Formats: sequence, structure tokens, C-alpha cells
Amino acid sequence: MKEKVRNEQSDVFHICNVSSLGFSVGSTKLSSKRIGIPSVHGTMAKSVQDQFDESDCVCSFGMKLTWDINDPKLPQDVKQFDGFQEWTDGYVRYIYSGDDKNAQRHLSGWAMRNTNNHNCQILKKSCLGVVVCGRNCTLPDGSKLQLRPAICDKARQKQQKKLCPSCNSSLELVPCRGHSGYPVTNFWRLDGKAIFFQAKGVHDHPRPESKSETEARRSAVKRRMSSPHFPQKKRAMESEAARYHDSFSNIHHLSCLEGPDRFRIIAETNFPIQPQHYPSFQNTEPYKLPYDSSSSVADAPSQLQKASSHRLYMAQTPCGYEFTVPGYIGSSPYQALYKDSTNQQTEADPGKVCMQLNGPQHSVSPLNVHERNYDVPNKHHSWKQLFGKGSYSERGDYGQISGNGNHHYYDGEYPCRYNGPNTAPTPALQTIITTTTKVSYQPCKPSVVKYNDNLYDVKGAQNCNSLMENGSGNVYQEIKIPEDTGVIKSALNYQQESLPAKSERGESLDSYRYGTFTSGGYPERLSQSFRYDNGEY
DNA sequence: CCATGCGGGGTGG
DNA sequence: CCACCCCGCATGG
Repeated sequence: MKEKVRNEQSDVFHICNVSSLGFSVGSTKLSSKRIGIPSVHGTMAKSVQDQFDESDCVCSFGMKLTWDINDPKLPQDVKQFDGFQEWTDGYVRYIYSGDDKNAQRHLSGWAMRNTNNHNCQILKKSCLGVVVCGRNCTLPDGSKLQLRPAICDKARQKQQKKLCPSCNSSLELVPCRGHSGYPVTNFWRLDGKAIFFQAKGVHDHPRPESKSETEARRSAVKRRMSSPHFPQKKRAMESEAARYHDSFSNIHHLSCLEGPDRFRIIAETNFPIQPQHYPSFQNTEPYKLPYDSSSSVADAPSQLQKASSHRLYMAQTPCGYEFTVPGYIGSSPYQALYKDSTNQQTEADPGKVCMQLNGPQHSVSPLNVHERNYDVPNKHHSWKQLFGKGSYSERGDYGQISGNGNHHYYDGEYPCRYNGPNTAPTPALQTIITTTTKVSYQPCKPSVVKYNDNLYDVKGAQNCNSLMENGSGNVYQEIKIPEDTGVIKSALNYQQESLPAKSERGESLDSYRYGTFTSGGYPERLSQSFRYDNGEY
């Protein structure tokens, strides 16, 4: 019954909320469908905002405000937007401008697939993880293979049948289980002129190639294949590595063009991190400055790559990102990774200025603890991203990185997911967030509000915080503080306190170092990864 | 070919 | 009821 209707109707139908659709999103339907809820109080939002401005929170604008993707009413009249974050990780929230193309496209560096949450106003996407070599072989350049899982189910199956370009063993899809055992989820909601983004879960696997990288590589491969020199696919495969690199270079070129915004690359080093700032937990994401800020971009030299590569391997290698290696302690994982490289990246965004606690996510990670042991995620990103088409790539991470390291959080505590078997389970967190999807209101009907996750935000924001209510309260009429609260707390504590102390750390390390890992059975994957895909072949 | 979205359905807590 | 997952369908690049 509904089906038929869906396409056309949807627009109408769902429109209930639509108050504004103002912008066109990448996908038309989307825009129409998911719109925001009726806007009600513009006013309030404002006040809130003002408050925030004043405060010097270190978090992203989105994090400053207390809102949840499921709230019937999201902050209105948002004047300040966060810069697009390509590699969000952890429980973070951003508010992007409706004009941000990357946001309109609901892009992410992670391979996210659409998930039906039966809520037309909120687009939910879940992480597919990363495709790695079943033998965890090391690529010629010392990195590890970390392909971007195909979003399309069919394509993904095909992809998994391919062999590792380097050692010919079969490829393995490492699923994401960063959100209470489920894949990390990203939620997108268009409301008024803003695009609200909320992520739940901490990726427990290395980063795959970004979309732009993958695309670039593909096109490069195609070209090659078509060229007389490489008539056969096989050849192509063999030469993969080389290509892989090439493609990047190509990308590089491309990217540079986009606007200034795009890039904001910074050396991580630059970021100072202020430990204290981390408010609480989540938020942390750095926010990028509003668009206006222009970025400084630099183009990063590709050299980075090289440098970076080495480092990571074992010893340090933290798990991919997140974790900390002992040695590295002070620095955030990313940093560690990138450090040398200099490049880094993109990730670090000057703009961000803020830090994230989580370094985002990282901090959180412990929670996840899943089993695998991978390591380094992408050092490559950095450069890759930089160059990436740019469009979205660039910005992405900045924030996250910024956190860099220093924070106590990082220090060792975080296990990477891969690591060990255990490590702390941290159930609490997980639990918490899970809620996400609950939308209080259903597709078109506004109704109850839930406030779940906000709590933590608040905390994080501390200063920033709560504001909403205070001020006016109105915005959210009913706020419920669900269970989360408790949870949140725990989570927080966990992070703050427990992390450091955990004994696990040691274990984790080992595990990751040695490859222990648990469940996944994924052997350790140390080092960085290289990623290339075979997809092409 | 595939990335993306939509949404019906089924499942398990 | 909620959250998740799977699957097919459609659109668009």
C-alpha cells in the first residue's frame, strides 16, 4: 500500500513537517522528505546561541547546543555552522549549513550504508567497516590494505571475492561494531537551513579509503586498464600498489581546487591540546570553524605519506586510530600516526581549534572494545584526504585529530578495539547511545521528545551546556532524561577515570601488538594500512 | 556499475 | 515498541 505512494507522495506526505525545505539536497527526495520538523521557535534558539557564543566552549558548534537528532524540535536559526567532518568518530553532533554539499550528500569517509529506520525525517546510515587482507599482509610500502567496502550489497559481495592485490589471499570484511556491538550509525536530518548530523558509536576498525580516494583510484585504474599497456586486468592487479599511489597523486591535483574551505590542513602538531578542555566526553569534536573561516590549507606535500608510513607499525601502532600506544601516549593516536608525517592532515584542522575530547572518539573507544586488533588506520588519510577530491575529504577529520593527543585520555588507555580481547567492555556507553534511533517522533508526527543523549553533551559542554533549557526551556518542551543519564555518567567516568587506570591497557597493547585479538579472529593488523582496492579489477 | 535512498518485512529484546 | 538487519526497487551519476 504505501509503496506506491512512496515516491511521489512522500513529499507530500511527509511534509508535515516540512516546514522549510529550503535547500535542495543532493537527493531530491531526501530533501523533501526529511525535513525538519516544524519550526517553532526561532527565538529560543537564538538565545541559546548567544549564550554559547560567549562561552568558550571548545567543542563544535553542534556540540555546544544540546540537541538530539530525535528531538522534535531542533535548534532553530542556527547561525553558526560546523565545517564538514569527513571522519567523524565517537558520539558527536554537528550542525552543517544546508549549503554544504558534503553534508547534503550525507558523505562520510567511512563506508556508510543507508539503514532503514522507518523515519523519513532522519536518514540513518550504518558503517560497513573495512575490507582488509585475510592474511593481514603488509603491502610493499609497509602499510596494510584497507579497502572501502562497497556500499551496494552486490558490489560488496563481489568485492569480497577478490583477492588481495599484494598476497593474493582472500579479502576479509571487518565489520564495524562500534556501537554496542552494532555498526556505528550516522544520522542526518535537514531542518530549516541546517543539516543536523549525529553519530553514535566509535569505529572499532581502521579507516577505509575515503570515498574520494576510492573513486579516484577507480578512475585511475580504469584509465590504465584501458590503456594499451595494461590490457589485462591481472596486470592491473599486480601493479596495484603502484596505481594506488598514482591515484592519489591524481587526486591530489583535483582537490586543490575546491575552495578554500576545504582544506584546512594542519599539522597536528600545531594543535595544542589542552587537556582540560575536554569537557566531558563526547563532544569533543573539534569544530571547524565556520565556513567562513578560510582555511589555510596547505597543500600538503605528498611526501607525507612516506614518512608516516613507517612509523606506525607495530610498536606504535596503535590501533588504528584510537588507541594508544604506550609509547605514544601523549599523543593521540592520530598524531602518532601522522606525526611524522607531517602531513597529516587534514585531520587536524586548525580551524578546529577545539579539541575534542574524544579526540573524539578515541576517548570513547574503550568502550567498544571489540576484538580486533588492527592498527593503524590510516595514516594515509592524511595525505590522501588532503588531496582527495576534495570535496569532502578535506575537512573531515580535522576535528578529530585535533584532539590529539595529549590528552590524558589517550594515554594508553584506549584500547583499540582491535586489541584485545577485552579490554574493557564498557557497556555503559554503548548502551547509552544506542538509543539513537528511537525517534520519538515518528515520521511526521511530532510528539514526544526524548532527550537522551543530550546529557552527555551537556556535560561535555559544561559551560556551554545546558543551556537550552535554562534559557528558555522552551525549545524542548518536554525533556526526558532517560536512562541515559545514568549511563552517560558512567560513561564519562569511565573515560575520565577508568581509562587511564585500566589494567587492560597493558593487555591491550599486547594484544594489539601481538596480534591477539579476539573475536574477530583478525590477526593483528599492524601497521598502517595501505589501502587499495581491487575493486577495480 | 554502483552509490544512495526508500521502505516493506522479519527478528529479537 | 524499539532497534536492527535484509532485501528489492528506483534514481542518478
